[in-house]
Amino acid sequence: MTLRLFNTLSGQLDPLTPSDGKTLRMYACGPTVYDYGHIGNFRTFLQIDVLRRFLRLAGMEVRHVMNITDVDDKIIRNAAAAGVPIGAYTAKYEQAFFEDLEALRVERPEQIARATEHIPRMVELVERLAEKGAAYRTEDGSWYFRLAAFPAYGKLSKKDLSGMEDGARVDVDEYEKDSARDFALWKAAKPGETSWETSIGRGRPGWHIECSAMAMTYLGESFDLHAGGEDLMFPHHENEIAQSETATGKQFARHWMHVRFLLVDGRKMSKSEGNFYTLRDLLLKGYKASAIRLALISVPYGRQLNFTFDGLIEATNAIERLRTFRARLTDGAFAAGENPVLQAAAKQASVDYREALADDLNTAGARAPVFELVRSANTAMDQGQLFIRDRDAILAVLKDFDAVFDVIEDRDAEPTRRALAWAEQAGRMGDVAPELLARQSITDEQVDALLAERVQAKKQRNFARADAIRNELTQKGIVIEDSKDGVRWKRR
RNA sequence: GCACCGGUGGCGAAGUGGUUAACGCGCGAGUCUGCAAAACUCGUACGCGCGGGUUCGAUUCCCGCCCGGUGCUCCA
Repeated sequence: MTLRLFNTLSGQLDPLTPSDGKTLRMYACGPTVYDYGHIGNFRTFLQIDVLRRFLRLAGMEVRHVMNITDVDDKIIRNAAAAGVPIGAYTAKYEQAFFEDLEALRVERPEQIARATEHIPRMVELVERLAEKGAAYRTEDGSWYFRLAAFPAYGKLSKKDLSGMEDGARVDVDEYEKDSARDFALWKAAKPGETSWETSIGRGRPGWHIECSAMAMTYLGESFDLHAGGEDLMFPHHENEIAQSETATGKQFARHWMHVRFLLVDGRKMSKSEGNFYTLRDLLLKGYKASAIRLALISVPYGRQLNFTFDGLIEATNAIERLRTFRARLTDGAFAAGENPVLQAAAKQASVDYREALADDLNTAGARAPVFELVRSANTAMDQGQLFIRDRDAILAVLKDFDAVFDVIEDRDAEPTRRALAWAEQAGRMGDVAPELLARQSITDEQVDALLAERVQAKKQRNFARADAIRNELTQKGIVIEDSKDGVRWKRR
């Protein structure tokens, strides 16, 4: 099954295929580690995770490289303010970033590339450009890319630079550039700033050269796919193309994928708007990591997603339906045999699910056949018309669903526990929702003990006591389900 | 100003030139239950932003308009 993925470069749906026929080589722009990640960041990484998981479900191998920008203006500024070396400053946020990815079940790329560990490769690339006359050094020792050297500039973002004036806005530090649009490849060291002594002088890399150099290091001069947030299309990706293709004379990435922005309550998320949320903020408010994951991936990557708390609740409830359903299948006792109607339904769901994803990663469309199967299987179970082979066929569909969505298997306790531990240590306990604390106040063993007592009470038809226990548990976020197969409970 | 994306039920959202416009959440009624929960059944858009056009026929194609968002500067 081939994925047809919108290609920003061609402006149409193109099949995404590995040029070597085997392993898809992809590069995705990672974070700048100067703060905790917010949910907008994570929507992008989550959607790229959907991509790589689907490719592997479809039988493709993936070699995915992600950079970590661990040197830039903000980092230098913040580290200086905190009075620590940039390495110490970024290590904390890099670790937090990976913890957050883990909480959201985002798979680790095959290769992580830190900018500070690839300085020589960046310097080489600048030298290569200089040899071709596409890079020049200014008086202060910085290096710039000469836009005039790359006539195709603008082909990705479809910008016609000829109509654009060299703006009035000229950075005071950049007055020496040949043209206002020429961009920095290498920034000369300023006193006291972190810098590297290299053959092109003392300084530090520009942001764009970083990605070009690292992508080529791990994937070669030409590779299959480059992905990132839509905001990176211009100028970052455009600049990457210009410098890379000028240096090598080859096409840089064949396919470009851009994840659309996330809005919060219909507005772009920003600290000044007061609608800015990190993953940790949401976990402390009591939302589950799985719900956040599902909410952020259920709207296909090519569309803006309007994030709301109602959406998070919707996702929570949808996941509950799936989890309850699967528990019914795994806990129940079924007779041998099969129901041809369900066999056909499972097969159809599996096909429809994959086809939706293969169509430009239509996650919203892919959910539908799975939920349809849930309903028909629930109906069959109610009627005693679901058999062992049906159960197995349906569980296989759920497994495929989780291979990409990864929300049915309940792994929510750990991220919440870790967020609470972090809040404690970071002095953020005041941000923890009271309901979350109430939920944490009872252990699994205590729940089991109370439920055992309730079963006894019910047997003696002491419903007052039974209901009192249920109420007490409800207060602590425990939901009870009495079924023919026994009592099931879960945490809200 | 220029460019791009979108406007489908109470909310999110899929989709199609032509039978009953997916799916999820919510809500209402019922079945089941000691009562719940879960599950199931039924109901919940006389309609797919507005106005034209093309067509035997448009929510789906074309044009215009309105509204929302984003990009054009650091930003996932």
